[in-house]
Amino acid sequence: MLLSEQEILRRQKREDLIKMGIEPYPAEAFPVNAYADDISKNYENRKIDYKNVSMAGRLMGFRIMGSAAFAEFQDSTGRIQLYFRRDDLCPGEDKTLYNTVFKKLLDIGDIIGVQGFVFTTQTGEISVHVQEFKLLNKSLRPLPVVKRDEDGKVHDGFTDPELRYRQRYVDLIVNPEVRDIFIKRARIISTMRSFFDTRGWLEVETPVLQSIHGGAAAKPFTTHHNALDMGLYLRIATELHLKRLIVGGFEGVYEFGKLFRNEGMDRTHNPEFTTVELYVAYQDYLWMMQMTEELLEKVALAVNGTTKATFGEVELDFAGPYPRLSITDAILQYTGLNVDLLDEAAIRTQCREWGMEVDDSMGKGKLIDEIFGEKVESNIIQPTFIIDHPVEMSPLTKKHRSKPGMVERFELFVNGKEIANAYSELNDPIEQKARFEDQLVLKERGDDEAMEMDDDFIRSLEYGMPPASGIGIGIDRLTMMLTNNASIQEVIFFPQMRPEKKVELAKDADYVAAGVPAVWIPALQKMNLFTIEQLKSANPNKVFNDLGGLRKKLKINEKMPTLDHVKEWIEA
RNA sequence: GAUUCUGUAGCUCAGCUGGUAGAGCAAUACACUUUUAAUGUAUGGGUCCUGGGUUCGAAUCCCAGCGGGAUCACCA
Repeated sequence: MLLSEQEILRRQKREDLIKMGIEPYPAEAFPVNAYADDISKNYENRKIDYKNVSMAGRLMGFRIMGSAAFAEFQDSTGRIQLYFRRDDLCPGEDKTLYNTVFKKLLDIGDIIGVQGFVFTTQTGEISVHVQEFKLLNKSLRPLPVVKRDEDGKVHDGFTDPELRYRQRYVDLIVNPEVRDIFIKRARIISTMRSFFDTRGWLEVETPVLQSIHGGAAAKPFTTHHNALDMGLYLRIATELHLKRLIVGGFEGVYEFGKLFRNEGMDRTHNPEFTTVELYVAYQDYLWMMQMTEELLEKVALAVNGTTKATFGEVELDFAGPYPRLSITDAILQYTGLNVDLLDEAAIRTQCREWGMEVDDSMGKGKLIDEIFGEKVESNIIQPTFIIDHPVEMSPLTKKHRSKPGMVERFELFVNGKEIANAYSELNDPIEQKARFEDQLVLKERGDDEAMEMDDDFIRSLEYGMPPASGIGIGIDRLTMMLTNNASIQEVIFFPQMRPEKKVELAKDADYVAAGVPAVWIPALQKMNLFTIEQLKSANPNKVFNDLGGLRKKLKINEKMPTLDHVKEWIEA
C-alpha cells in the first residue's frame, strides 16, 4: 500500500508511543460521566456538578501556544473545547507528557479520554480544564479539517459526494448535519413503530429470499441457494406474506424492511430501499387515509417539532386532513381532459398529440396512469391522496364499491413524489386468481415487471382473508421530505456505488521473494516500481542512487544496501 | 440507457492561446500561558484518474476507457 507523507508520519508516531510505553490501542474500558452537549447546555446552571468530569472522544483541532493549549474535542453528542496546561499535566521536572506526548505525538483524529473540571475561559467559552488524559486510539489517516466560523459558514468543507458516500464514517465525523439526518431517520421509524404498537398491531418479519416474487410491478434481483440448488429472488415487496398473516388471524401486522429492485438508480432510487407495510383487518382504504394523516402528522412533529417541513423552496405541511382527488379528477383539473367521457382510442390520440410515447397494447387504465404520471404528478406538492385507480394497474386491490373499472386505492403524493400506496385489499380468491392470470398474459408479452402466479397466496385467500386495508410507505423518501434532501443517497448510510478500483500492486511478499528487504518496499514504490516486472526492467544504478535520496525523504532508519545488493534485486 | 459537466497535494480549489504545477486549510520546525476559521516565520508534500494519439514538448489539445455529479427516460 502506498502511504502519503502524513500517513507515514502517523505510523511513526504510533511506534514512538509504543517505545515510550504508551499503548496506542488500550484494551481496558474508559469510564465516561459527562458529554459535550450536556455540559454546554447545563454547566451555567449546575456548575458544581462538573467539578470532576471524565469524557471520551476525538480530537478535532489544536490551538497550541507554548506551555498552554486548546483543543477541539468531539464526542458522540457534539464538541467542546479542552484546555491543556503543561504544568498541570507535568507538575514535576519531566515535561515529556505535555511537550512530547501531547504536542508531538497526538494528531487530529486521535481518540482520547480526559479527566478534569469544567470552567469558562476569559473569552466566555465553556471548556474542560484537562488534568489527565489517556490515548484511546491513534488515528493513522488524516481527517479533512472542516472549519466553521461564528456564523456557521463552512470554510474547507468535505463535500465531494463520492468521497462522502464511500467513506460515510468520515462524513459523519466531520459533518454534524449528516448525523442529524440519520438521527431524524431513526426517529421517523421509532415514532411509527410506537404508533403501530400502541394500537396492538404486531411487528413481524417475512422472507427476503423468495422463490416467487410478487406484490409489486418491478424487476427482481436473482440469487442462488447452493444446498437446494435453486434460484431465488430478493423480495420486491412484503405484501403477499403480510396478507397471509392476516389470513392467519392477526388483526394488524406491519414490517419495516428492505426491498430490492433491479432497476435504474438516480437521486430518488437506490437498488435496496426501506419501506414499512401495514395491514389491518376489517378496515378499508377510507379508514387507512385517516390513519395515514394521523401517522404522518405525528411523525413530522416528532422529527421537526412542527407539522411543517421546508423542502427546497417549498414549505410542506403534514397536518391532516389531506385533499382527496380521484385520478380522473386530477387529470381533469390539471389538463382539462375528462377521461371518463372518452374511450380508449380517443385518449390514445390525445396522448400522441401531447407527444407521449404510447402503444396500442396500452388499455384505457394504463393510458390514464400514463397521463397522470406525465401531466399531473409533478404538480402535486402538498400532501394529497390520489384515489380510485384503474383496475388494470392494481392486481391486488379490491374493486371499487361504486365506480366500475376502478379500484379502492390511494397513493399519497408529496412534492411530486409518491411516498405511500394503499388499498382495500382484494380478498376474493377467484377474482385474485383471474387478476394473476391477466398478469401472466402481460409477462408472456414480455413485460418483465408483471407479477407471477402465487398459488400458495391464492390458497390462503381460499381459506378466507378478512376484509383488510394495507399500506406501504417509503421510508427513504419520507426521510428526504422531512430532512430537506433532494437525493436519496443523503438519507441512506451506504448508498449503492460501483466498487472502488484497486491499483494493481505487487504484494510485499513478491518484493521480498525478489530479495528486497521489506523496509525498502515503500521507497521502490515511490520510484513507481509497482510490479516485479517494473522492478526487473529498472536501471540498478538509478535505483541505487534514488534509494539514497528516498531513504532520507521517507525517514527509513536502515543502513543503505550496497549497489551489489540492489543489482541482485533487479537481476536475480 | 441518453445528454452534459467533472476527476490536479490528506481536504477544498486555482492553473490563460501547450513550455513537466500553485493557494488556503492540514502536516513538519521554531516562537508564544485563555485561544477560538488563533497568529507569525520557515519547510516538506503531487502516477495532474487510466491508456493511447498529436507535438521538439501535454495537467492543458484529440480519441478511448474508468469513477462521480446533474438533467432526461423507466421503476418507488
